Amino acid sequence: MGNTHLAESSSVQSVDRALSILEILAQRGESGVTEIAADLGVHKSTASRLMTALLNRGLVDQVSDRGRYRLGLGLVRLAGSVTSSLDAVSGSRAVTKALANEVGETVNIAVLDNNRVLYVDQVIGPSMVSMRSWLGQSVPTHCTATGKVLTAWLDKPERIAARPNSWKKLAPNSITSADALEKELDQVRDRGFAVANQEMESDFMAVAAPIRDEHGEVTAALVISGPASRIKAEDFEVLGQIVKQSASKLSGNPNFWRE
Amino acid sequence: MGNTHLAESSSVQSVDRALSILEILAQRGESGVTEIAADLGVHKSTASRLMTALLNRGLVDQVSDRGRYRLGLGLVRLAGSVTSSLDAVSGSRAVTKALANEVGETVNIAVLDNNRVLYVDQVIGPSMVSMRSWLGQSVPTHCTATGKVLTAWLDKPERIAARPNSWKKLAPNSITSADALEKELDQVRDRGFAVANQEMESDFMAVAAPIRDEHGEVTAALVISGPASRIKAEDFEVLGQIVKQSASKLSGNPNFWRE
DNA sequence: CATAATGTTGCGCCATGGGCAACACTCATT
DNA sequence: AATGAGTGTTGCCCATGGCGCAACATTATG
Repeated sequence: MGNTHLAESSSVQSVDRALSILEILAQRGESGVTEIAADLGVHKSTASRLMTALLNRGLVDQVSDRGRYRLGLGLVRLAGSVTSSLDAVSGSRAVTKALANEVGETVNIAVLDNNRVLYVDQVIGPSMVSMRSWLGQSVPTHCTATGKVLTAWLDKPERIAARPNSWKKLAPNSITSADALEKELDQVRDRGFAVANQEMESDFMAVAAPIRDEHGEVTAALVISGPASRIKAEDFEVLGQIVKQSASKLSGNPNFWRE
Repeated sequence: MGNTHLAESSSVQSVDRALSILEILAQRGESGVTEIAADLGVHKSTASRLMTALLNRGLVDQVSDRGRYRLGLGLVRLAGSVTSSLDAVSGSRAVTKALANEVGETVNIAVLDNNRVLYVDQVIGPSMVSMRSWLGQSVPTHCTATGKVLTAWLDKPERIAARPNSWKKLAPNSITSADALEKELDQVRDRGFAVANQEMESDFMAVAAPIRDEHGEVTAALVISGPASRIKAEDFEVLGQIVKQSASKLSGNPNFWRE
């Protein structure tokens, strides 16, 4: 239930259902054909046949011969090709490594994915914190430095579309209203970088700056993050300038952008 | 050309074609509908419709409105769900971080994917080398420490199936024959860990040990790697024991496995 | 051992997805 | 500018391919 049964433009139904299966497996982690068929509103046999198609290509694995299914390694392989072709990531290693070395914290690159922030590349800093691998994880836009950077320069309607589904208070300093977020984004545009001071989870601090393409559009965000024990609020201004400078180097246009 | 047109068991053709598109895009990096249609041996319109199905789910992105396509962020999101559900990776962060800290080198977890080695999780060591992110990358089995670990304990037919497609000499010490590989694997089983001394690329050293499930089967490999300037051949024995011990902690059974 | 689950496979029928061709559009070339 | 060849997208109509049904094989559970 809760499925989006809107017939999105003109597409191929069986493919659409197969891709639905992937999303369902991503949510449940491991499922049988029957419950998936129920979710899709199709017969068991249909789900089974779609599943074998996915299985042949390695996008799903069957856990115990006859039995349940889970997402497969083929997806990891494909995802590797994605990030290597992302403009922001390609050729960014030298810069991100240098940044991680300079500030001694974890460095990530993130992009906007509808109204979520998706982490696509990561370098872990020398301090060896380190929080878990963020790759492929997505988080809301309103409580992260990356989210603010990625939305601040959007047009108003796009900004609204990028707002979170709920304004639940996730951490001590979470932003919990659209008005407060707009004010925050004003400040981000002013300063040219964004910060998050324990807004997604407590003890978690981050500073982010925009990566722009050759037209000046913000296409990705460069972010450093670490525990409150090492990143203090009074360091924000200094770190912001550092991150901003690194992000400029990654921008499509070699010239720095003035803001 | 060179397509595998074997009708793999009973699957759904349109889905199969759609997944073919993903693999084609992974190889070419960015393609138009026409050349993909030629590769699939179908009409442009068919390829276009399949593409929109993939587009609606975010598995591909169109680069410039009207125009070419590339793999999309949806794949990264899905791949994130894969690794987090992998037995070997879940709950491994504490161990891998400790290992990276102890040896000061990059730590990876890899699994066997047909006859290739696929890297699924990574922690970068404090020395900040660091080679590029290995995630989602796949390499042959015969010239890597991980490949040896992942194949050494397989049955003979499985070992043969896991052999590389070509025995091309990739680096100074590459193994270039099945016989030499079998002898090497004997040694791996003996020692309980594997090494690679500039076998894939020069200046690149690695030491790997097996991660086993509760039945004792090798399901993943834990590996440390770094440049020859820091990892010497005479360190192999010491590092091997360290990696072996960390890998034991990751194995499904809390008891250590005797070999 | 019986019962109730599961996932997989022939088999027809009808929907659906494929090919065709016309269209919209971008980019070179003259 | 105007032409041309290239692209990707969209109605249309027919038959192919995918769906539901039901029987089957297999495994869990009593």
